Amino acid sequence: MKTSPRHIDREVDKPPYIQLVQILREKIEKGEYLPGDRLPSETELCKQFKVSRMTVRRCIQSLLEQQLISTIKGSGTYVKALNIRGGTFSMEDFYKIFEDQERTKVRILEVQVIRADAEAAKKLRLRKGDRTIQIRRLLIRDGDPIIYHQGQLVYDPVLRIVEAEMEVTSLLGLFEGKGETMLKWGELVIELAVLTKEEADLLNTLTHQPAFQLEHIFYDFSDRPVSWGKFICRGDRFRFTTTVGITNKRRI
Amino acid sequence: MKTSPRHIDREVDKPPYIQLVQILREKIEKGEYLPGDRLPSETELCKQFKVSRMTVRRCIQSLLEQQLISTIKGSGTYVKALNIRGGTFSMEDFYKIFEDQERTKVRILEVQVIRADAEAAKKLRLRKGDRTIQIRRLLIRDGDPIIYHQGQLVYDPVLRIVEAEMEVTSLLGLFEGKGETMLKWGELVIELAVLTKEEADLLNTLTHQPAFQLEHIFYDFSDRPVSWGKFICRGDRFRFTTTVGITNKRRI
DNA sequence: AAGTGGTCTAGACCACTAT
DNA sequence: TAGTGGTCTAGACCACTTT
Repeated sequence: MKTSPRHIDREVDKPPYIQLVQILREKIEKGEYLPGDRLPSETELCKQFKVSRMTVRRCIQSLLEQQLISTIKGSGTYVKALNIRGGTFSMEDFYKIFEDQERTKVRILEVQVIRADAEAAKKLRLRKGDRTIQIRRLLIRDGDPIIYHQGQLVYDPVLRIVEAEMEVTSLLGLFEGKGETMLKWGELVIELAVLTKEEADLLNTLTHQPAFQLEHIFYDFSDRPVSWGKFICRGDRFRFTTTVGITNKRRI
Repeated sequence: MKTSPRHIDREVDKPPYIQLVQILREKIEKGEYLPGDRLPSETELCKQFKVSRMTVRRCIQSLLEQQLISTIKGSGTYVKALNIRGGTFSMEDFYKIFEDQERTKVRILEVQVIRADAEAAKKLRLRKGDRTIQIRRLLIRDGDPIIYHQGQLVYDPVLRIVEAEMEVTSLLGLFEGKGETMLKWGELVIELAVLTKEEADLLNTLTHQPAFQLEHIFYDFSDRPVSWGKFICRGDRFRFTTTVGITNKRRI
């Protein structure tokens, strides 16, 4: 393991505060500072590395975001101990399936106007029997169906065209986050489910197999729900991973 | 809906940069700035709100962390569109089960020294047949067993005592992240599984029921694996939730 | 009382984007 | 070329913790 640099190099094309982050990170990774230890104070770091207070504070800010340290006002800056709670599972894992469009195809099974049942009415804040647009589709990966998606949109002459088009075409709009959208926010819930016969048939597997069920509701800028649905994902094709504590991988 | 304040109040006991965050946040929430829109430049904001550049930049930094905006050097600061990829599911949801110790009990089923099989040897980087300490326990919520945990620790005279004690006592050490720990980092994987007969019996439910399986490996400061195991969680008792886009809830 | 992190100011230079 | 965000400096005052 090579020794860490002990000073800031102002010739190199890398901001001093980032160099400082790397220096301190490395010391923490190597165990030079252990969990619970106090780091040098900000004024000390200023002197040691010959940088201004703001530069030190930006470095500290970065380490805070990486969950490597915590600060106590009036006391000091301390190295954090590992804790599982900090772990987060990203939708990124889920998104990877959609990433290369070569291998992933979307097959539309059905688009139709249907009346909201009790559940749909509640989720979309409609009255039972109100019209909705239902979309059912299948995501196929290398020829295997792995996700079944069923979505319902409020039937609103104004919203319909944009919304429906965005959702129908490729599903990618929801993941990209580029350009304009009329959706303001959404709620996602991951639960476990067992496949119904219909779902199992569509996904080319057996009834009662376990599956991830990702339910989603999206709201517009009036905070009205406009879209509700669920992704049913074959359990044997998905996993969520994360790392906690002091790793060489960057997080956040 | 009440109108947002249009200026910084220096009398009130709230830092100007936080006030500025709230002002801009509210404008974005209300749709005054829509996804894709450019916010006023930093110098404009300085003039408008009579604060220094650093104060404005700290506000911008906060909005960036909240994933509400993105910046393009030389161009401007823009409101982000909703995208699912930003969504993260926190272990916090999982942790809640452990939170109030009144309702949650840990029952140790077994602690014993066993020889590593092929899988354990691989995960813990031991040789097959090396000694490990196995711990099996049950988490009981309001009288119902809901999580079965099985863990294996490397049998190391130096590590043993601390490690075993920490893990055995309450499991809470892993979640708290307070004080010192000899664990540097860990990997967590959530997958789906169906209950084996043994697991189903322990969890007081039926074979072939679906379950969340949370596998974990923890490493010490020499990056050697010291602990490996899995939590088997009754699928009907767990869910992970998150929100994406522009919400009134704070994230990160 | 001394030291710590939290906040703020008023400047400055740079690389980049838009026109 | 003018405007933008990214970086940095050298000060300052505050509330808080530690001794």
